[in-house]
Amino acid sequence: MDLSSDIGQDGGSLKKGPWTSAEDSILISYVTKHGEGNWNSVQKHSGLFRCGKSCRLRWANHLRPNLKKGAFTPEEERTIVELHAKLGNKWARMAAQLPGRTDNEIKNYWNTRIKRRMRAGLPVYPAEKAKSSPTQYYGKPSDGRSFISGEDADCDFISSFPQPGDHLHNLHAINECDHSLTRNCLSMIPMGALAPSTTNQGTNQVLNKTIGNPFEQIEVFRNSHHGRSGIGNGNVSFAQLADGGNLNFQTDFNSSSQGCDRGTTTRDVLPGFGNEPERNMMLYDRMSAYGNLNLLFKPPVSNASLKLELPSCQSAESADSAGTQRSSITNPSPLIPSTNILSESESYGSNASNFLETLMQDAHPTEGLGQVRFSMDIIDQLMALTSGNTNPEVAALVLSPQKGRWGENSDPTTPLAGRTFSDHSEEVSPMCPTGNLDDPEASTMPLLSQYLYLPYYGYKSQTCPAKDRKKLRLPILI
DNA sequence: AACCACTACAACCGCAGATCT
DNA sequence: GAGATCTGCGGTTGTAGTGGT
Repeated sequence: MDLSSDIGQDGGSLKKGPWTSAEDSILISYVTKHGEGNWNSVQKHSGLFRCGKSCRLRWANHLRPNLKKGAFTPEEERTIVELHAKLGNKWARMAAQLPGRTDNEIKNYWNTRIKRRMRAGLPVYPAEKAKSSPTQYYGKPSDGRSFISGEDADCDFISSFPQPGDHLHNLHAINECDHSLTRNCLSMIPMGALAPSTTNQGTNQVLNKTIGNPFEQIEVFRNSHHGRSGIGNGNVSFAQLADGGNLNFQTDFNSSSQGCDRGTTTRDVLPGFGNEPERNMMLYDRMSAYGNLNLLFKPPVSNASLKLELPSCQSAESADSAGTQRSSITNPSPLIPSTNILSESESYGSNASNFLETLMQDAHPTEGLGQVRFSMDIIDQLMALTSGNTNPEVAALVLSPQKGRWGENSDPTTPLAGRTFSDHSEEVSPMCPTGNLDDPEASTMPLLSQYLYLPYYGYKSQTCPAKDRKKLRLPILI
């Protein structure tokens, strides 16, 4: 105990550290007499040498009536898991649904639980949560926003990734509340990109055979003040701005799904990934670190969503005659030396797993950023490239499939124009047909079912009229 | 008994939104 | 309307307790 922090011994400054029973008694007495609130006056009038914040915290977490002490019951644990899946790290909101429990308690429980499960190589969410049928996510959401129910909104959506033999999987999750989903999904992108692909024709080749179109695009929508309008109507896209070049990332769903223990599907496809604590740890770390995006990004109020379209069935265009995926990795950024952009063969070679890391490190040579920062930082750079967004807001990440190679058979500036809809034109989801996430009505409008919309954290919001937003698009190869 | 690693929990800090003056 | 203050939230840190060696 730091004696200097004891009451009165440090010249009248406020005490820190553990509370004594005497202090508790004073605080209880004061609150009983004056009620909660006006915490700063507690210190002034009660004789406590504690700041108002400390008093409030002590009262809220330990002294107030009806607090439930002791370990969480199994029922409470289940509730926490479900709430976390639904709300993300919204401890206060979770606490509101757990009578007698405090946000701090829940937060501590969750953090220790995650650590424990990580150490054990277990998924953060119970495995039984990840065995639902993907089809449960289809259909019109009851609230007009989300396809994923709270109960199922954790890793279940990941379990819905393409299954062997599936023709097309379309997921929709439009729910600004499902932040944990967002983080997980976002984490999946670089995780997958960073996943080892043992050979040029390794992982992805297998996936091509079993899952489908390996090509996807990521589209990043951000605010701008340059009078750009919505998707597909001539927005300046990242690819456009980068001298027509494209940045293609390689990823695979197998590794992505590992992070959430999607079950046996991809393990069956790719044996050997099934039970690797270290690998899972790495993935969890990344996922967890993605959670820190909370600090940097907040969910846009209305139109932020991430649109992720899963690969449809593989087309002949997605691989060459040798079965090797073709990609075009073109350096879009003057900040990223072209020489550091892996060549196509490199991207599928043993270095593929480090592609994004390399890219990111090159982009941030002095910051030593972890790969988990990739998304945002790269986006920031890309936005800088796209000329001068003073108040960018990441509104959405969009994954969408391409039958052909990005930039070859599609128009990178118009995601809808370049998209192959014909195969699934009958699969019309009730939401957002335009794909224009900036459209305030988009969330209530139908969209093509190839998309998976997920919420995304916008930049510390400098709100920008939808009409002024423009998009960035990062094609990603799956 | 001493040391260490780990866990669980309490408390603090910085930030941001709300409210007050 | 602007600045000050209050309040709440979420992330982080510090520490006591526990178990293993």
